[in-house]
Amino acid sequence: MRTRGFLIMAKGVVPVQEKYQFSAVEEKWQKKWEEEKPYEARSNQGQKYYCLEMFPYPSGRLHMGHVRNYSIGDVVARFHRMQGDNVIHPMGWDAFGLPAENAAIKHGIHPAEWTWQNIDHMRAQMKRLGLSYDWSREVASCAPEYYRWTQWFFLQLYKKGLAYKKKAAVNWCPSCATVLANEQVVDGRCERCDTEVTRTDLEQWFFKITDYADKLLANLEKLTGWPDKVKIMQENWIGRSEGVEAFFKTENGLPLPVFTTRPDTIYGVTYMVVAPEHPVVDELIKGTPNEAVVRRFIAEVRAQDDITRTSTETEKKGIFSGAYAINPVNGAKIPIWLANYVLASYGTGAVMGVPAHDQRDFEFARKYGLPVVVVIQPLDRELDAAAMREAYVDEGRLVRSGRFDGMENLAAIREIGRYMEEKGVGKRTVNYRLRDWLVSRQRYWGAPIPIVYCPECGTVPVPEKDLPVLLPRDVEFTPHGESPLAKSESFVNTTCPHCGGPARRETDTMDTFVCSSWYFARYTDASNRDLPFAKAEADYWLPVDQYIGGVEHAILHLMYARFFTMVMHDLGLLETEEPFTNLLTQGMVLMEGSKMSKSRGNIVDPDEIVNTYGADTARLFILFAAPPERDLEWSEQGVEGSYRFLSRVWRLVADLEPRIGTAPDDSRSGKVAQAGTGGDLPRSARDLRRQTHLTIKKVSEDISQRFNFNTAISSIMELVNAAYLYKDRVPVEEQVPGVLRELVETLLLLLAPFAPHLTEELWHELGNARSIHGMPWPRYDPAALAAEEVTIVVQVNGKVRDRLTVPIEIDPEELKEMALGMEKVREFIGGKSVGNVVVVPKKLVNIVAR
RNA sequence: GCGAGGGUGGCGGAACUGGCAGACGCACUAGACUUAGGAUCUAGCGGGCAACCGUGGGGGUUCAAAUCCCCCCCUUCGCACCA
Repeated sequence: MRTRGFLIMAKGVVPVQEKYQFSAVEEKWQKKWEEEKPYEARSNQGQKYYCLEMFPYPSGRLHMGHVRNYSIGDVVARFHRMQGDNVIHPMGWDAFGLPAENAAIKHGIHPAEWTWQNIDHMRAQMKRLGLSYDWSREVASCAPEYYRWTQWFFLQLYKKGLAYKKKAAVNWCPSCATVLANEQVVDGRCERCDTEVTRTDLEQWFFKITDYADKLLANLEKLTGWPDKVKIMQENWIGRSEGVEAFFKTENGLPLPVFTTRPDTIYGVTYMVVAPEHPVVDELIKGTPNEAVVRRFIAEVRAQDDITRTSTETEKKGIFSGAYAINPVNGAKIPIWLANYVLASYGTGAVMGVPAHDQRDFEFARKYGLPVVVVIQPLDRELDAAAMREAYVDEGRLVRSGRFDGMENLAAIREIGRYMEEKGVGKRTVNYRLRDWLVSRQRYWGAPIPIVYCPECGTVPVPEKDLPVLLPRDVEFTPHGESPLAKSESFVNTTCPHCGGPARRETDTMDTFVCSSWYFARYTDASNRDLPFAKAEADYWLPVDQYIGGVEHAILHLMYARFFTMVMHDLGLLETEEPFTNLLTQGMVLMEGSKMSKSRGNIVDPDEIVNTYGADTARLFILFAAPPERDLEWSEQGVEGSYRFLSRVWRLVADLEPRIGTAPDDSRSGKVAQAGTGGDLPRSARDLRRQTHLTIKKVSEDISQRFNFNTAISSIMELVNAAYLYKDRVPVEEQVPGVLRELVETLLLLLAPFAPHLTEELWHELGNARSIHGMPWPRYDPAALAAEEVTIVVQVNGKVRDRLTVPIEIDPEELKEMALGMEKVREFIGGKSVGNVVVVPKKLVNIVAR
C-alpha cells in the first residue's frame, strides 16, 4: 500500500495489494526473522516464561499432530512475549530410535545420515510454519555433544546406586538369536522371520525409579497446573498399597513371605501360591514325586508372553508343588501351589490364598477343590462356605480368627498388623505397582551405556573424562536383527579404565526415554561443553511454565522426566524438583473420525496445506476447529473458511488504510492508536469502540486462562464483522477514523500470535516501523466497556416473551413495572394472577403467573 | 471389571458462577454484481402450518436447568489378575 503498484486486469485497474498474497508475505517475513533472529531468548533478566512443546522424533516429515502441537505452543509463546515476558521457546529432536535402524536395513542408508536428513527437512517445515523458536538452542539427542551428557547422567545414577544390572525376562527369537522389543513381537512371533518368540533371562540395566515412588506420588498433589486425568493415570501407575508382609515358612523352615493388603483375612488362608519364576520353587519341588510335572507346567507358563500372561481373560491355571507351608498366626499347615496368575515381580512373588474373601482365590479354589474358610461374616446375613458362589469382599466381623473374633474387619486390618509385628511374624509395608525402569536396549541407534567389563575388575564405569563413548560409524546393518554394536570388534574391545588390561564394552544402548528425560534442562544452556547445563541457567529458566504435547506420553515420558528432575535436584544440579508447572495435553487430529495414519490412507500433508493456503491459514484453522484438549476433525472446507477470514482481514485493512492514514510519525510506535473516550463520539463510534475493547478482554482471557483459542478466534471474527458493518453501513461523514484505526491496530495485535505473517505485513503497511511481535499486548479500557443501555429479556413463567432495552442503571422496581406493562406480556398473563416477579439486573425479568 | 472424559442443528463447535440454547465457522437455500464464478456482497438457515417441542433417555430440585441431584443408555481413552 505504501508502494502502490497497479496491475492491469481484465476488469480494469486493481491495486496489487488488494489481494492477500500469502506466499510472498510469508516468505518475506520468514527471511527477515531468519536474519534478525527476533525469537532468541534474552539473557537472564526479567520475568521469564518457558514455553515448551514435546520435541519430535525426526521421522522424516511433520504430520498434522505436530502442526497442532507447535501452533498451540507458538500462540502461547508469542502471547507471552507480547506480555513483556522473557520467553524461551526452544525446539530439538528426539533423534535416537528404531526407525533409523530399520531404514538402514531396508534402504542401506546409515541411521545417522537418515536422521540428519530428516532433521533438516523437518526444521525447514517448521520454519515455513512461522514458528517462533529460538534455534540457537536446538538440540538433537543423537549428537555426541548431547548424548555425552546422557551417558554422564547414567554414570551419576550408577554412582548413586540408582543404576544397576539384573536378570530380566526378554522376548527372544531363537532363529535370529536376538532380543526383540515388545512392538517387534506380533502375535507371539518375530516380526522378521515369523519364528515363535520365547522368553529368556538376560542381564539388563535398570534405573531405580522405585526409590522415588513416594515422592513421584506425593508431588502430584503440588502439580495444580496438570490435568487431573494425567495425575490419576500416574497415581494408578505408581499403584501404592499399604499392607503387611507376613512371614510364612515352608514345612522345612524355608522363608516364604507374602504381601497382603488384607491381614484381617489371614486366619482364612487355605493354601499358598507362588509365581512359577519364584526362586524358592526349585528347592520346593526337588526330589518330590511331581517334580517332572511341575517343571513342565513352569515351562508352559513361561512360554506365554506378558500380555496373555497378565490378561484377566486368561484362565487361571495352577499345580500343587508337593510342599506345605505353615501359617504364622495359627500354625495351620497349607499346601503350596504354583499358578500363572501370580506375578514374580510384585510384592514377594507369593500370595496367601483366602478363597472366601478374594475373588481370584475363590475361582482358583473352586477349580482345584481347595477348601474355603469364611473368616469375615457380614452383619446382615450368615455366609456358608459351601454355598458361596463368589468371594465376600466387603466389610464384616471376624470369625474363626482366634483372639480377633468379633472385631470389625477394618479395625482388624490395623490390629492384626500390629499383632504380627509384635510377634515377629510380619511387618507393615508399602508396595508399589511401579517397577524399576529397564533402560537396556539391544540396539545400535541409541546412546551407548558407558560401562566396561573387565575380567579382573568386573563392571567398571567409563571415566567421565572419556565421554562420550562414541557410536562407531562403520558397522554393518544386516537384516539379522542382532545389535550391530555386539559385532563391532573395534567398539567392543577396549582396555579397562581401572587396570589397563583388555576388556569389553557394554554393547547395549539406552532407552530413548532416557534422552528425553532431561532435554528441557539442556535447552537452558544448550552449548555448554563442560556440563550438561550451568546451574544458574537451569535455575533461572526452569521449571517449564507451559509444557504441551500428546496425552500418549501421560505416563512414561512424563514420569521419567519427573524422576530425572528429582535425581538432578538431589545431585545438586538444579533447584526445582518438578520439571513442568503447567501441562496441556492436546487431542488428536482426526480425519473421517479416525486418527490420521498411513495405513488408513487418510493423511493430510502439512506441506500441501501450506502451499495451497499458507502457514497462517493452516495455523488458524487448526486452532479454530476445536479447543486444544479435544480431538480435532480435519476439514478442507474449514481450512478454506479460515483462508477466507484472513482474506477478509486483508481487504478490510487495505480498504481502510487510505482513510485511517499512516502513522503520523514513528514516535507513537509502541503505542496503539487511542481514540477519544469522551461523549463527543457519535453513538455508532462508541459502540464500535466498546466492541474493540470487549474483544481485547475476551481474547486475553481466552488465551491466558482457558487456552480456548477457538473462542478467541471467533471473537476476533466478530470484531471484523462489526468493522465491516460500520465501514459499509454508517454514513462516511459519521465515521471516526481514530476509532477505526484503533480497531484495526487492535485487531492485528490480537491476531498476531495466530497469523504472524499476515499481521506483520499489515502492521507495517499501516506505517508502523517496529515488528508487531515485539509490541505490547493491548489492554482494554474499562471506561470503553461501559454500555449505557442493555437489553433485558422478559419472561412469563420462564418463557421468553419479549425484550426491553433500558438504561443500564435502571431501578429494578421500574424495570418490573415496565415489563408488566408490556403488551405481549399482558397477553401471556391473560386472566392469570401475577405472583412472584424475579428481576435479575442487566439480564432478565421473569413474571410468574398462576 | 476399575478409572477418567464425552454425548448440544446437516457438520466442527459456543453458552465462563443455573438466567435469551445454537456465538463463530462450514455446508446449504435464495438473491445481487458478473462473459463466467469454486471470488465477493446481501438475506435466510434446529423441528413444526401453528399452539408449541427441542441439549443421549427417564425422574427430580428451582421463578428459571445443556449447566445442580438420582437412575439408565451410548461412546472415546487409560489400566487391566498388582494379592
